[in-house]
Amino acid sequence: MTPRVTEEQYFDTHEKILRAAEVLFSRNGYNGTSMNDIVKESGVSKGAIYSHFENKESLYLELQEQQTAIGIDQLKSLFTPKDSVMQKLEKVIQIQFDNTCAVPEDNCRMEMEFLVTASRMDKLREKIKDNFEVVHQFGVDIINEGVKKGEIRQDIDVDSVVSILLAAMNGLSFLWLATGVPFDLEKVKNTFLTFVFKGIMTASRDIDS
Amino acid sequence: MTPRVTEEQYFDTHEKILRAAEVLFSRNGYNGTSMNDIVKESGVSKGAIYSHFENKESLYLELQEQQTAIGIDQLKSLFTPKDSVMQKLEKVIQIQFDNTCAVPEDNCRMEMEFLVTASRMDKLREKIKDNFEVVHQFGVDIINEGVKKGEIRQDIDVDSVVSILLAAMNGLSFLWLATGVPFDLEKVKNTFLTFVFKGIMTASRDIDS
Amino acid sequence: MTPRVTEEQYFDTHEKILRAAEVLFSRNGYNGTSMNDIVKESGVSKGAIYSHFENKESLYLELQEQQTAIGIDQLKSLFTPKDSVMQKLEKVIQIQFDNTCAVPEDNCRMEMEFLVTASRMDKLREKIKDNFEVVHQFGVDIINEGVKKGEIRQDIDVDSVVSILLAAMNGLSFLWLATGVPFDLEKVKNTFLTFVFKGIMTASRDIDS
Amino acid sequence: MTPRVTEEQYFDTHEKILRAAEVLFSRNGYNGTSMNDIVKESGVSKGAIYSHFENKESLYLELQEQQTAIGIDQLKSLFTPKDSVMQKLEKVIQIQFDNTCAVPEDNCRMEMEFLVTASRMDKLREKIKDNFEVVHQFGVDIINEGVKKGEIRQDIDVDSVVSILLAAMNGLSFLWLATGVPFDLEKVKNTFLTFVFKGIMTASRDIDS
DNA sequence: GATGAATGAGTTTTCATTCAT
DNA sequence: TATGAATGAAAACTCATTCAT
Repeated sequence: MTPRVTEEQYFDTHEKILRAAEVLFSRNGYNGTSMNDIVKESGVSKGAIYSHFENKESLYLELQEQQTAIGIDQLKSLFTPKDSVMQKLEKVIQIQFDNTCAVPEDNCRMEMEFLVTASRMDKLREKIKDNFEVVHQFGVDIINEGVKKGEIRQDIDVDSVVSILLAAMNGLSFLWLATGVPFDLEKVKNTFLTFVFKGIMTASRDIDS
Repeated sequence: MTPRVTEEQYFDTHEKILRAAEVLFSRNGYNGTSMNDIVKESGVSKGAIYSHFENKESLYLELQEQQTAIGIDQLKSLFTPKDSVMQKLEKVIQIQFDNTCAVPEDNCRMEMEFLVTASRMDKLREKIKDNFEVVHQFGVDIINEGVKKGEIRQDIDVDSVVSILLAAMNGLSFLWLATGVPFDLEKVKNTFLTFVFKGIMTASRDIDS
Repeated sequence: MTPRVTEEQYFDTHEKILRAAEVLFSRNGYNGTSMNDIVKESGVSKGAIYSHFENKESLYLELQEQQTAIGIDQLKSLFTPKDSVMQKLEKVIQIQFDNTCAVPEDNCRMEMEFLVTASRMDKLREKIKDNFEVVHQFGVDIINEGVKKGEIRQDIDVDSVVSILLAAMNGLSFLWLATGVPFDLEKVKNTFLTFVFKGIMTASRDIDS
Repeated sequence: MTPRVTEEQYFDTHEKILRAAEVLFSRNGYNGTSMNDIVKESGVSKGAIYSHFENKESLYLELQEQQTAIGIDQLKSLFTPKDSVMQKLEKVIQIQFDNTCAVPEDNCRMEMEFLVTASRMDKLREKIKDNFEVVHQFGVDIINEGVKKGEIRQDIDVDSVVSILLAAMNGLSFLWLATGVPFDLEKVKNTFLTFVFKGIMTASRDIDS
């Protein structure tokens, strides 16, 4: 009964709002972005925004869900069946660096903004926690596979390893955001891989031989 | 003419304000803390606060400077002349874990809050950057010493190593804050040391022998 | 051309809207009821509502007219030719108590809501005034009949008597609504009748003897 | 420490707000009065209003408390020890008519506004109920005194009598407000007295003879 | 200098009404 | 004619900052 056109329009407006919100929230943060700003940026009226989203927080949360879904999809389609554990780790690290740091002006800001805001917004923290658990488990599976295949040492605590890897990668984006100081991506990534695969102490020098 | 007491009083009031601000900013963040909140928590009148601090931002920045100074002092008094590079690294990591994670409810919140806010406050970002450079250099000196002494591999980029170490440690606090999920501190610290000293791949198994 | 069904449909929709409006206005008042509420409660689309009624106020006024008409009809069919003045008065009072107080949760709310709103809505006040004049005249006729027949004392101002009777009956509903305190209907009605019959009826002179 | 002047100023502002609120609420009702209206009418800034009153409802409730207190005081100082029950009743009725009807434009509007709003505001209804109970008891005491002294018939339910009297008096104001039709105050009051004295007074039995 | 009342621009949110489809 | 998405003025409320006392 309702014509197709209307549905499409509805979706368009919905997306317009989300895209404007994304730009503004990632640039100015949750508190630094007013609904009026979103009205201006999106070109959608205030009333329309409030008929699409219950309130500012809901809008923010839906945006986060959208981004999270994209991130999870990306992870899931990352590996080919032939990948070794080493290759998998490398790919994950590679994509993390690509995603959140390669064009830092835009990319990691939004993700960091969500993490940052999570500490002050209960519902968001819950979502972030859930997402984090998925990602964590994803990491754990890789590491466990590595342990089983003998590629990774058995004397480490797998959970901690994954936590540290995630922390390091997120921490890099975070520090970049906090200090405004970019790092040499290529160098850091390589060093990061060295860390993971060899540690940094010379005692392990003979590995490569 | 001006009695000593008055100076002391001035200092006392100044401190009262800063302590109240610390409690509130770390608990509720910069935006979540109003000047009225600080008036109530400190017991100091609004006028007095504004004669001690130009505005909310100044107060926030001074608090950050104070905390930074304490952190730097701590770092500087951390080593004894006999410490090996390994020991130094261990101490730095230990104190980082102690400080920001041991009693996470209170401790790392303030530091994280500053980092988080830095991305939206130019003056703060500048200070955070400066502080970060000091800390970074502190790390670089240690690593360089290790490289010079042959304790650390020479084929790594020292800046990147330090960045990664700092990122990992800050990232852990950050993720704890964002997800609300605490990690097993002791396990993570040990795994972290393993990472640093050995990497996680089995090929380095023979190190210990 | 226009089939009967369409007319019926039109009437059905019209009624659906009015019934939903009745429920909501009596429960939440004019200001406390939004057009969206009526859309939800009636299941009729917003556009349809606005094609049936010019605006919210019109809808409200039409509802009031409907209710008023019902009330007047009720009054007009209340008496049989044989009723004495005393019986007429008793019937009027009885029906007033039945109507507006017997199931107060539902009944008098709508009537009170109209009265209450009348003081802020010129068009409504005009209607209420007209209706009130009809009802008032209805009362005056009864009292005059009683005066003529010698059943009612002649030294009273008939208009005032009617005003007071109406005020008392409406006032009871009104106070019930305002305080939330119900009164013992049966007792109050009997006392009310005592008031009326022993207060203004000439016969009262020797009732008790 | 805080100078007297400041306290006085505080009180002045407080009163200014309440007086402006009184004018506006009684003229336009709770919903018809915006905080901006009060800002304009009082000449007090919005911030100041919100530092004197938690929110719009609080302001409204405090105004009602103030008015109620005045009303109760008036009642309490109304009688002299020599007053007979008849005189007391007359005085109460007189003051009610004076107060709420004599200058109806201003006077009863506020009281009616409170009653009307009570049905939609829980906290107000509670206060209105409490006040009403005090007034009701005041009436009951007078009637009981009359019953004891033999001035008032013993076969009536005292609570109901008081309810009806209060309902009638409030109902008159209410209908005046709802219809905009004023009644002849002097006539209505006299008729009302006739009602009361010849209706419920035992002496009425032979008054007319 | 200290006090805290006052300021007012700015925030989120609501809702009667319109109009393209 | 029906639909419901869109509009935007207006509402309640906040809060950093100022300034008379």
